[in-house]
Amino acid sequence: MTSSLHHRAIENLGTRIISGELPAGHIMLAEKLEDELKVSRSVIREAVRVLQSLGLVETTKRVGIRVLPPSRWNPFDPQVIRWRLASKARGAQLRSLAELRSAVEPAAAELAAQNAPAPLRLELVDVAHAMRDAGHRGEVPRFLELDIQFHSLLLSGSGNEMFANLMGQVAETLTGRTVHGLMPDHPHEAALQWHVDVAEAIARGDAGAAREASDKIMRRTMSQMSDTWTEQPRVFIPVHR
Amino acid sequence: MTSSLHHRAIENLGTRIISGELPAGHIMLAEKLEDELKVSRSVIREAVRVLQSLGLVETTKRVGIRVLPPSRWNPFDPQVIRWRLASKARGAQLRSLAELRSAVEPAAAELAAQNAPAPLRLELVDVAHAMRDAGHRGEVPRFLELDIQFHSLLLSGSGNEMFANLMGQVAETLTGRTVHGLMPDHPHEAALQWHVDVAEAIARGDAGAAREASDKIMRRTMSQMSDTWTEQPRVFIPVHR
DNA sequence: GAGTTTTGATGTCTGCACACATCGGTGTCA
DNA sequence: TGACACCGATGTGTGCAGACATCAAAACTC
Repeated sequence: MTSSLHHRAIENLGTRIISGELPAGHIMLAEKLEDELKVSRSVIREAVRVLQSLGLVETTKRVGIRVLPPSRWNPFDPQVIRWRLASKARGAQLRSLAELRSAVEPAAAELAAQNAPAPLRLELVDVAHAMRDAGHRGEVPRFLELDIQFHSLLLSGSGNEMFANLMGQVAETLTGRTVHGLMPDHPHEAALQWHVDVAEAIARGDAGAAREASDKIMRRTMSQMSDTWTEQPRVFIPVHR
Repeated sequence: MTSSLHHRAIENLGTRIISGELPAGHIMLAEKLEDELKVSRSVIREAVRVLQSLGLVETTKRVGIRVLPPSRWNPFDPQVIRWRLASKARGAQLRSLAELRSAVEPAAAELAAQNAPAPLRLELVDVAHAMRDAGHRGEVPRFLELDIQFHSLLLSGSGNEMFANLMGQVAETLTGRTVHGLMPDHPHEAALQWHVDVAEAIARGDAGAAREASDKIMRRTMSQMSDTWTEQPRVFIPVHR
């Protein structure tokens, strides 16, 4: 039911708010939205409720539906992330995700070395080896697939559901990286070995080594991507008091 | 507007789903919910839409409203976190948050040292010094307040909106820690100094030192709390989707 | 077993009554 | 005359009730 009227209304408004077409402070009236989107009140109302729970709008009696500033948006919501990735803020969103990833993955590796179930450890080693092979052969699509699987397994193996939940966003950054031609046909040899190091350290339960190898991967990834988004402005969310 | 019928319905159902009272696979009918909560269909429908966007339920024609398993919940949503903190899974939720925090804060410190605006750096130093004073004097409530402010400023100063968004959850873990008597009257002397070290490193733009000092704080916090949740079962979210 | 019909739940639409924040007019007082 | 508090009018979201549309599971037919 991904194209119900209600869903399309959410998509329409969410996209327009996050793109900046509907700026913070802009006020919409439910009735106007009805004829603009050619749907009934109930559809609009349900859509507005969802956008409200995402922090994109707030409703006030006698005023209308007010668009909220980006600082109020829930930056972890998958829909918000998707809309930002489709907007001019795509670069900033990718940077945020990459920073989050580079903070989380070494911690996930450490936890996975302590907690991951045995079958997952074995699969991780297999995937790391397959990655190295695919990398040597220059099989780019196959490598991307394995790369996503590797990092998904790693996050899943941490046993932290918040880390695991980042799988989807990580996949997005990895595919985004290859789509934008930031990946050479033959991945860096050392990086391939670091993936194997992470997997083997987890397999033998060496948390320190797992973290260290993962950290190397992340630092290399960050330095590789950093020059593509240096011009992105940073937003500092005020600390409420 | 926090006690609209629609909001209360969300709260009621969200709490019951996350507490496990309404288990995964349980099927609810909109009509039944109307009688049960004594509200009209539109209220139920709007509430269900929001719960749907949080991944708590899905609707299927001819079947009803199905409760989804925890692996489908959005673990980063503030409401979901709040409901989990109020459930039997409180311990597991606190551990997840602490792990996330200990991964993110050192990275945030590193970024803050590179990007934070000057006034924020100064404020951070002030707060760190005030924290040390309050700690020495054994002013527990004052210390907690400053502690929350310190870590909020740190996350905000990173210039990463996802990091900044964790301020609220961090405050929750810190207050939870003191409420549960896990904080001594006089905080560890070294920990107090590490906070000052983080602030001063950020103030002078020394990213490496900022990360290192922050990492020390996080490692000590984790080792301090780890024995309180060793019995919490870990959940491994399958990578397939 | 494959194809068809029935059924029952959500999806969508509409008209109405109500709650309540804002605005503007009115009256009071200095 | 001007400043201020009050209060009612107005407009908008909120909640309700009922109808019909849609569509997929389930029952039925062959």
